[in-house]
Amino acid sequence: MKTRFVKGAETRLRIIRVAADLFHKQGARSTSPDQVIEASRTGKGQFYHYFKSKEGLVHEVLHTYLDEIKNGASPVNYEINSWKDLEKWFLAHVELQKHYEMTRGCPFGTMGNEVTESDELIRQDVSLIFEVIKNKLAAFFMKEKAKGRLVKKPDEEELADFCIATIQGAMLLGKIKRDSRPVETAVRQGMIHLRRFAVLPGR
Amino acid sequence: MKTRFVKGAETRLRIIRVAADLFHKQGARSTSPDQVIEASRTGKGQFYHYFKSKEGLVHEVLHTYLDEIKNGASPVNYEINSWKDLEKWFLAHVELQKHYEMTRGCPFGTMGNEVTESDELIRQDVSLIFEVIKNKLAAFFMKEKAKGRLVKKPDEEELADFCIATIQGAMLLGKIKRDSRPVETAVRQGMIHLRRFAVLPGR
DNA sequence: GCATGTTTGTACTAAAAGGTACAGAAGAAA
DNA sequence: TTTCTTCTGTACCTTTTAGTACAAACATGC
Repeated sequence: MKTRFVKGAETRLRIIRVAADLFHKQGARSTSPDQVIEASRTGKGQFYHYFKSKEGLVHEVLHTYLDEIKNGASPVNYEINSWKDLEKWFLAHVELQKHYEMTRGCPFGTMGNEVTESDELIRQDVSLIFEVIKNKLAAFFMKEKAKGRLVKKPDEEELADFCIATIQGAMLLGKIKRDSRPVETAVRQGMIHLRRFAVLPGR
Repeated sequence: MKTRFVKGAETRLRIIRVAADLFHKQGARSTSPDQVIEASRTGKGQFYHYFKSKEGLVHEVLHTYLDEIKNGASPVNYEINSWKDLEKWFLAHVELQKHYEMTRGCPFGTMGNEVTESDELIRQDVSLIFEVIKNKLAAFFMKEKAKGRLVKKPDEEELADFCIATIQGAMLLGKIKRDSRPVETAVRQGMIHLRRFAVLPGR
């Protein structure tokens, strides 16, 4: 039956949402289970009933992010179909960061940056998120090429990696300087570079 | 006298070096004083004699990095006088990362990413490092402009921030994917973009 | 209503993090 | 040689972290 075990699923989701926010705010490493438990108004029993360990929770948070990206439930739109969409993709990151008054970086970048050699599973989770994002960006460049509106020279995956590196570096700089200007200028330069590969119509 | 209190200064420096390496490897947040003490073969007494707290040590590590950048003692050369130097600057980061088998990011970026709102002093330390690097890069663009070999349009600080964002994002991606290829492609695209602002001689 | 599985609350615990206290060795200054 | 400061080692301490144990409440199927 569909309505079975609904209460538990809600508690589980509540914990994941609260944890995701804390991880974004201060990193997974410096967030304790107790903090998540208090912020989500649950108890130890519930926490360890739904997640086998703190690492398990981190994994589930990342998996939830991945699902949201895949099914379009993310605050950022990854379905790029035009240069305008690509620009919006960049600017959505800047707006997200501004919303938190430049005190946070990218949720995925923040969590990816704190992985060590002993967090191989978590590293793979973050890596997969960036792989999916790269493919979504690369799909746009591919389509533009198919329409003869983009030069063939740089591989579409190369352009996609450039997009991701630019936004990640920009957001990191923005968080460190607590200033949106370096983010905006880096994004602007990134877009200028990308646009140059476009084949201008009637020219 | 110059040779006074030499032994202590050596111990202090040994702790800072070991700490810098551990912070680079696994982040400052997940490095405990005990780990630094053991790896530097010192004791609690020495640690808290030279540093008032763990935060104090983090501050000193960052200050040491800053000094190295300022007086050219860093493994990366920040004195850029040609496009070739700029390319070397980018590639030095890639080589550094490859040396650690793509398990680490940028030392400064790693530490900058883990700051939270309660680490304001540490945030300022990292911010200052990036500010100094930006100025060194901007100085090169400025000189090129003065010689009429660079278009005036983008502000030199804007170009410098673009350089830093590109290398930071690239290194983060490299660490997360444990792969040097995205780093190399992002750096290549970054250089292509920057070179376009150069005024070609006799053309 | 009873058996079964799910969900939640409370108490406890071992280890680690981050220090403090303080004694004593070692080096320079007088 | 004594005196002062610097340097080093050990023992101890409190709080936090990341859990475990286990009972009780609740829901569901029959």
